[in-house]
Amino acid sequence: MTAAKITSKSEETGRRILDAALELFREEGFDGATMRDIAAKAGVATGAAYYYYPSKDAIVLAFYELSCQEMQPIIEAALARCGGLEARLRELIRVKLEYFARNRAVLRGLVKNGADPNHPLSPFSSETKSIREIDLAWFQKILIDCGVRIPRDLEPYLPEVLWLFQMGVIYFWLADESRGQSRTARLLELGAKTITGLLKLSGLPLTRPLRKVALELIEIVKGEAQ
Amino acid sequence: MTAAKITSKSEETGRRILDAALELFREEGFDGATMRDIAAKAGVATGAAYYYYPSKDAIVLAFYELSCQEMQPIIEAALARCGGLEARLRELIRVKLEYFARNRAVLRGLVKNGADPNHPLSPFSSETKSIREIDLAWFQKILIDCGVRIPRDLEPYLPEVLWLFQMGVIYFWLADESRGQSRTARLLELGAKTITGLLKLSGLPLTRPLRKVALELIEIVKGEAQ
DNA sequence: GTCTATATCGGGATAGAC
DNA sequence: GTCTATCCCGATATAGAC
Repeated sequence: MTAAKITSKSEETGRRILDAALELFREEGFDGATMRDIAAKAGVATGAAYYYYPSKDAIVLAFYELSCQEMQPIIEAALARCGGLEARLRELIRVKLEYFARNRAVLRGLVKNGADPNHPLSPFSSETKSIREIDLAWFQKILIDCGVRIPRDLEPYLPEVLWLFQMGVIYFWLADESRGQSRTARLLELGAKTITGLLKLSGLPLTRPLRKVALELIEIVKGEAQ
Repeated sequence: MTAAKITSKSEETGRRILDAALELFREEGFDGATMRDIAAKAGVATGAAYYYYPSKDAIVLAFYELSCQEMQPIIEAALARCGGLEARLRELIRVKLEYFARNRAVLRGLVKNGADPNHPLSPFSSETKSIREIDLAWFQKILIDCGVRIPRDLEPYLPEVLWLFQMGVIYFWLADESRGQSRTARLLELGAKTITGLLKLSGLPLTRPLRKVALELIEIVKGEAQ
C-alpha cells in the first residue's frame, strides 16, 4: 500500500519501452529507429509497443513530458545559483540544453513539425500546451526583480519573447555540429547580452516610437500560440 | 530545330509528374500524397516517377528550384514598383508568399527538415545553396541606396540578417491559419518597420556597445550556413 | 534513352485472437 | 494487456517493351 508500489506492471512496461526507444533514437536517430527494434529492445511485441504509445510520435511526446518534469528541480537549482536577468536567462536555457544533450536526435523529431500547428508534436500545438505554460512561468519568474527597468507596456509580453528566444536557440543548437556545440554556447551568451541590452535601451524616450511598433509585432506573433 | 521544340518528351513527362505531385500535395498534404498516386495522376507507372525523381523529397526540391527560377522576374517587377528599404523588404517577401500561397503544404515538407543541416531538403543544406545565394543577392540589392544610413561594420552582415528574417516570416506563415494568412501580412508589415527602425537607431553613438555585441552574435549565427 | 510491369523489402500502423 | 498476422506505403531492383 505504499505509494512507491503503485507503479503497476503496466506503468513499468511503458517506461521500459520509452527507455528502449530513447536509447535507439540516440544510436540510430529518430528515423533510423524502427518500432520493431524498439519493441524488440524492450522485450515486447510490436503491437504491444503500439498499445502503450499510439505512434512513434507519441513516444517523443512522452519523452518531452517526462523531461519537463525531471527538469523542474534542475532549473530551480540553476536559478538559485545566479542573479540578474542576463545570467539567469542564459542559465535557464543552458541547463535545458545540458539536459537534452544526449537526446538531440529525439528533439529533432519534436521540432520537425513545428511549422504545422495542427501536428500534435509541434511546440505550438495544444498537446504541448501544458509544457509550454510551465516553461513560460520560469521566464516570467526571472523577469521579476531582475535589475533591469522594463517599460510598463512591454512587460506583459516579455515572457513570450524570451520563450521564443529559447526556441530559436534550441533550433540553432539542433543544427549546430561544432564540437560540444560550442557555437551555441557563444550564441546563448551573446543573445542574452543583446536582449538585456535592448531592454535597457527600450526604456529611453528616444526609442518610444519603435517600441510601439515592436509591441504590436509581438502581439501579432503571440496570437499564434493562443 | 527551333529552340521551342527542344523541350523533349522526357522533359515534358518530368514536368507532368511534378505538376501531378504538386496538385496532390495541395489536396492531401505532403505525407498524404503517395508516389503511387502521383504516378497514376501523371499517367505513368510508379517506376517512371522514380526514374525522374529518385525520391519524394527530390520532387519537392525540383519544385523549389523551379519556383526560384519562375520568381526572378516577379521579384524584379515588385522591386521596380517601390523604393526605400522598408517597402522593398516587405514587397520582396510578400511576392514570395503570394507565389507560394497555393503550395503551403509543399513548403512545409521543405521546412520540416530545417533542424537537420545534413538533410538535403534543409534550407541550410548544400543542395539548396544555389537557391539561397540567389535569394541573398536580392537582399543585398535592396540594401544599396536604400535611404537608411547603415553603420559600416554592420553592412556586410545585413543580407544574411534579412534573409533570416524572411525565413522567420515564412515559418510563421506556414503555421498561420488566419483567413488569407492576414496575421502574416501584418507581421511582415511590422517586422519590416521594426528592422528599419532598429537600423536607424544602430547609427546612434549611444547604441555602439550593444551593436558590437549584436555584431558578434550575427557572426556566430552566420557561420552556420557556411 | 524512356518507360511499363512486377516483385520485393522494410517500416508504421491496425485488427483481432488469446 | 499482449502477440500474431496483416495492410499500406515508400523505396529499390529488375526484366523487358519500344
